[in-house]
Amino acid sequence: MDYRPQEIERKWQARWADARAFEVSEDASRPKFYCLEMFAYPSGHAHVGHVRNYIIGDIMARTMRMRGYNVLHPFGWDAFGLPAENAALKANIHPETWTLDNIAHMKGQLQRLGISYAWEREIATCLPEYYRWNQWLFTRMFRRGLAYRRRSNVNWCESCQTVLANEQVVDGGCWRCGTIVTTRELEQWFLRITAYADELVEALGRMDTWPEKVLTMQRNWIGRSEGAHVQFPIVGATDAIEVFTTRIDTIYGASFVMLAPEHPLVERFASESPDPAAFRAAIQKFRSQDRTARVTGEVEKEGFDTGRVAMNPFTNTAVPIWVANFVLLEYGTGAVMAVPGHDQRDFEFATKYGLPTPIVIEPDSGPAPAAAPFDGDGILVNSGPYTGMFSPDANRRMTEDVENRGIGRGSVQYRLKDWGISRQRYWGTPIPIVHCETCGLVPVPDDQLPVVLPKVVEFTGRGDSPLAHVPEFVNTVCPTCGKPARRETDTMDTFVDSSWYFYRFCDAKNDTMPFDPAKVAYWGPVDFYSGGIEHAILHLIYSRFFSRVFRDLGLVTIDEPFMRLLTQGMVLKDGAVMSKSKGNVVDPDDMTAKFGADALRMYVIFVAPPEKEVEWTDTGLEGMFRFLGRVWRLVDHLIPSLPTPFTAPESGLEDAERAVRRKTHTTIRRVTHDIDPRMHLNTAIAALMELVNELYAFCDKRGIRPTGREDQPPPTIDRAGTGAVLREAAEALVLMISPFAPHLAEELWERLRRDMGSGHAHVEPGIAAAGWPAVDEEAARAEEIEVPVQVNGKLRARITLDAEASEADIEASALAAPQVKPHLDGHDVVKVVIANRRLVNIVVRPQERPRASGGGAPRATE
RNA sequence: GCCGGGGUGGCGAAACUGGCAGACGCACAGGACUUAAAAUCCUGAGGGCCCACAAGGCCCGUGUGGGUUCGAUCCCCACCCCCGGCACCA
Repeated sequence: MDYRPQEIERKWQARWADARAFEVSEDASRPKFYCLEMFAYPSGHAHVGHVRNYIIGDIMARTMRMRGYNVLHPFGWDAFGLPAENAALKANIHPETWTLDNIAHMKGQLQRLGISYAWEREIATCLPEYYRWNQWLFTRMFRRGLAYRRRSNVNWCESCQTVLANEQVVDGGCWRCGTIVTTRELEQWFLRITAYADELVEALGRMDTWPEKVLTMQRNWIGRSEGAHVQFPIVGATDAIEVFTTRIDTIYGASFVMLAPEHPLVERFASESPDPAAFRAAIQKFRSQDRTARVTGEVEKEGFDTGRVAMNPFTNTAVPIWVANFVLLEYGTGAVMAVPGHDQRDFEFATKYGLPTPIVIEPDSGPAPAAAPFDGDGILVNSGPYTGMFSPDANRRMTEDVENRGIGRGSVQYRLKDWGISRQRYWGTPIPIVHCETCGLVPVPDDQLPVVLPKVVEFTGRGDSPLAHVPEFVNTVCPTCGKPARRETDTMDTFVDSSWYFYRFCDAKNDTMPFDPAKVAYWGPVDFYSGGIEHAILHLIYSRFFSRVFRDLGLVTIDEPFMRLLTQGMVLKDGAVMSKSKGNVVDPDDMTAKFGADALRMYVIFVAPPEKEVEWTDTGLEGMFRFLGRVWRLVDHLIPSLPTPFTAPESGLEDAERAVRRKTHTTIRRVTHDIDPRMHLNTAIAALMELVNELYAFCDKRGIRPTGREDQPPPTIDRAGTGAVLREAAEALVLMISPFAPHLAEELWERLRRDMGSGHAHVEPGIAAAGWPAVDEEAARAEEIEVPVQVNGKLRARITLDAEASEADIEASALAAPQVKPHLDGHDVVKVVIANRRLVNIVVRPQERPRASGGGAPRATE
């Protein structure tokens, strides 16, 4: 019959479902492989950009299953979040209904693509069975001081009416809607990720199976910098200003000190000043400047002289104390020693206000031009006893000296801030805290978890939490003292949900713990994780943090949750990322209806390496459909003519037949290696195409025409050897293509095996049990080698030799090749390089005048 | 500015450890089959030049310029451009 993907795909999807083919349990007798794609936000419809990721993961999962691994390949839904609430607001649908409907639709889409998920482990984070464990974990973090509440300036998105974590602010805008982020001061819950900052950045150095790009992004985000805290005593007071600097070697050039406008000393200086009102008015200007603008440097550098002075502890001279709008309270100590001679910002500031600019570092090349500050490492000048030292050495020595003098210490600062998780929204995990007037903040005890979201809520779109307007939810009693108390009404950032779901998959139905540590010990860590680069910081740093929290709670024994990470490239249409608003989405169901899921799967993989972006083209998909038709016709049409079963003939194969075997086995080697470890899925498909092309060419030469037409008889194969090598090739092809095109492969496999006689009438569960084909090294070995011959690096000939030819044979043939000779005339052969028997390069130079040449050419091989 | 990744035919790409640049596919062109078309199968193709044609041959070619090497898409130096991250972070 013709290749009719829709029929085949329906058939096999039903069969896999009936057989529960992809369910797994722990099995100590087999190596495990945990294959995971980032779970999905149930936005409604998956487009081909989304599903490319699932296809990549499925190819890995199916391959590893065939290679004998016990493969965990689960899927679930990141089901809390704002769009559900917006839908409720707009269309008057309850967020839960909206979410569960979307999940049902998207699950169908994935099943129609034949993704081999262990659906019995499916999770949805919006269900109490899941989010109660967020709450369970939160109470433990609270008791350990890893979850805390404080009043702080937070990022606020006016459009989403909620707080954003620092990680969720992209280019000053909301990561979701792009609205410019403003600041608000609110009581907020934070998770103390900074407690793990050092560990999180340090481990990056060992994560060589992660893309360099992601490691860099995380390093930049954590922003570790080493330096020192140094105290500058305040003149006329008993205390000191503590500054943080990474360049203590420049301290002899510190000609003034700058404070953040919010620094506590500023208010004190104001009250101690002759005209406090004027002082405060001047400072107020800086404080009222938009914070985001201040942080991104969009506002002009400005300062205010407090009139006070401090002592530079190295020069022992008095330096003025200024307030500067670009100094940030949150970073370091909120106070900076200004070194205008060796820092661009300080230089601009000093120039503007006429402050002195001493030079204390010179580049190796001598004094630098004064037009711009020299901010590199160099030799110290005008620096007392440190004069003549090199910057890094001076840094070390001066840090030791401030420690010995008791006026400072070496210190490490991070850009990373604690993670604000409070959200004033309904559709999220309620924070399990009770506010009691007597007992303070009381975590909800385990036996009262989960704190369930009330179903009936009014959605106003206002900035306060909808939960605050549900008295039945808010009013409770204190778990400790029993007096009336109020529940916390903030919900958690949904990134909490996604920070540990990969552990939940190991034991998805557990109702006494987040997971059984023994099960996570078996499955963990995730061996292969793939998802979008947009999560390089957010999700992937939070998960690394949570994993360490679980470790410190004694629930897991590993630090890093994800071994190998693949950041898959997005699918573009008309040069833009697919999105509903742009109207350029391609629905996988539409493509499947036309060309089948298998063609879609193979096309999105073949078009580029997995980590690269791809541009969607309809013609490319059609091309892949043609290829699958070619595979179908070749195998299906040959089946009746193939001997059963295949036995490798001891002898009697003709050259062309041996060549087919060689191609079959070199292809197995290539495809195997391309999938894992190389992860070059596109070239694996290319190798399969080459095999198919060669099989067609072989058949063509033998007069075997696999037309696939039912009105024509199957071809006659008159040589046993021909039939045997074709069967072997067909079986290997079908097995190797099965991770990519599983439906087609299962169908062809069943047909190949149905005619195998008794005992093979109906093989279950098909391909998975067949295993991955093995390379027969003997069959793969080349009988002849073709060696390119270069003269002075230019290709001049190809010579064909017996595979066993010695290097001497190769050299002799190369020198004798007719296309090479003309290039040797009038030249002396300087040497002959034979590179690993794969290439010859004859190095020649023009002959010196007459000089009779004696003896052979010198020869060098390597 | 700092950090990371890239730049290869008309297009998507390949080249694994420094060894035949352009595998595989898309688009295109030609042929076979067909009354015809579609489908299918086969063939061709980096650019330029020599040659009546073909066979064959020569030169150029992986962003630019240099270097190392018998040999460089790959390593080194400088530069240009694109993408991504961080950035008044002291």
